[in-house]
Amino acid sequence: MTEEKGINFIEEIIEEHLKEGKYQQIITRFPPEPNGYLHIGHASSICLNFGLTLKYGGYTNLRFDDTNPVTEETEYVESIKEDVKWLGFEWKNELYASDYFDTLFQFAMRLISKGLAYVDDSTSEEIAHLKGTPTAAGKNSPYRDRTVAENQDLFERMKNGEFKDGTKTLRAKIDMAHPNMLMRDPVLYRIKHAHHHRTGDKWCIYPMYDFAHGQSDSIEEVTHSICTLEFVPHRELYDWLIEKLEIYPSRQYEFARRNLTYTITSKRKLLQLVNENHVTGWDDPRMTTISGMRRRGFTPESIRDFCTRIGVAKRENMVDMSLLEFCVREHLNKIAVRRMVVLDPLKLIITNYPEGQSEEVFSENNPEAENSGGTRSIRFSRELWIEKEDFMEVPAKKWFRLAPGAMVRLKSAYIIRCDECVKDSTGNIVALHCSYIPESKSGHDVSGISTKGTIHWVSAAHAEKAEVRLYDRLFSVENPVADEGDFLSHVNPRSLQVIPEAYIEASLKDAAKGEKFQFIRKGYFVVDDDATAEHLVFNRTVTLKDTWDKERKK
RNA sequence: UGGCCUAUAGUAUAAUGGUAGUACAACAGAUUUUGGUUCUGUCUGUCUUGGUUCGAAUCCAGGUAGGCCAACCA
Repeated sequence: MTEEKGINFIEEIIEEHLKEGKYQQIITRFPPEPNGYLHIGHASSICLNFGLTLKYGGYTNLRFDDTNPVTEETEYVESIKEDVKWLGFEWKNELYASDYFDTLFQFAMRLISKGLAYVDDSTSEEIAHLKGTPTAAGKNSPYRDRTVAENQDLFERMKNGEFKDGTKTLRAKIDMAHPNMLMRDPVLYRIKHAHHHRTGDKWCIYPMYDFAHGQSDSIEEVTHSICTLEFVPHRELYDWLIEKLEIYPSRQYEFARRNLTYTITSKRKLLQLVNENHVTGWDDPRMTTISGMRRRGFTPESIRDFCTRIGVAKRENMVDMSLLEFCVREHLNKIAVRRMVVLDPLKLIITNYPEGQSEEVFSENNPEAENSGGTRSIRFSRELWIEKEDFMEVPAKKWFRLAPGAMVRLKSAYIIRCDECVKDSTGNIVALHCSYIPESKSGHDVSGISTKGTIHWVSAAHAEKAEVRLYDRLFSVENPVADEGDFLSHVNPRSLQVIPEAYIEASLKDAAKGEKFQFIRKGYFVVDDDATAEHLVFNRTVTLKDTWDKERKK
């Protein structure tokens, strides 16, 4: 057996760097902008950045890229910290680009004194116009040749708040004919008389991404600054600024962002879903935000496993949602205890079982766990609830659940035979009359009968009730943003089905928020945050694989 | 009439000049007191054309296809 190395291209680069002694330790950072909640795409980046320093030695900083005060809020900072922690990672330092505003201002002054930056009085429209297009060179701004002294004075006065928003910018002086648009005298600083979530009203000029991100990396001596592919063109500017500033040479590496079928990973669009009430909030269980997935019942282990499995590369991709679901099921199968819950009830009366009598049966908590996770006691009696869908008056091919004359095992209890289905005046089936085989009790079965089907049930007299929320994918098409049309038109109208009163077995009564279960034959469920002592609420995390469903559709 | 990035089964990802492999999905079967789990098997792939080489998914060139770049967003 040869152990597959299977390292990705970034690990390859790092191993090379380590081998040649370029770095003693690896320093990465996870740099979210606090203007929204983290989603599955960020999870990928978090696992990559933190995973790398865990694997190769070193550390990872959590750095908020908070250079745009108008969109950023403390609420987002808090949620981001919670989500990273929940995913299972620890950052070395909690940092903010805004911590560096003084240094960044000095950096800008350094560039000005080197004649490599200038204050421009052009409007944004004029700047855009003079920028040219990807296929046509730009033209120099009329303010491009101001003297160093003049630029220093003007920039100082920008900082002092002497000018209105949008009236002046600081620009790098590079090359207006550069084939890379980002090198055509990029804006470094803009005026915004806005309140910042951390620096308050201290500043009225704020650095742009390109003059903050790489510099922050450098200040922190980040060795490998990992970002997504759309920043590839920025790398030239990233390197130019570091070189001209003569500061620590952090290096940027880009990988392709992960796309997942049936979801969107655009903060703007996620915000729209929230603001327009298509979902109940950022943590709506249908959202593929980290907080949404947490509330849905996904585990950090399963998300990390997913991120490992999808890997890291540089090509456009669309990862199958079924892989995420597989990872979730695989973990939950191991840890979730089994319980019986009837979602769509049909009364089943065992006519040969004495009225008013009940007895105790035992059921394993988790067949996957050691010693089956122990057993629990369940009350069995004459009247039960079963799922409507477990009975067919006219059985389909290969049907081995209940049908007139058919026998099934009641999970952990007795084998029963269906004798009669009772209908109301309009022909709806309202109950099933069955008889049980007394010597077939689970664990003491001497009946000699074997059944193909086993169904779950809850004793009517002993059942508790709970609200159950069945979630399905939020979008009904694989790629909701594929066409130019409104992605909202692809929202799945049946992404949430609420069952106000499902019958749950009594042992579920004390389930705590966040506790995870497998409802036998129905799927994995978690107690929702909305639950109270009086009113239990379960979210369906994911269904079980259903090979009968496939058979049925044939 | 620009620059940059990318191209391996349906999807994602390995193979780093030497037997194209893994996972998910799909399909078939075995086991099963969950039509779950587990196990076994099957199916499908190097974008294209040249070149270098004993040998190319890998290196080179052309083509094709997809993506990114013209916010005082990140």
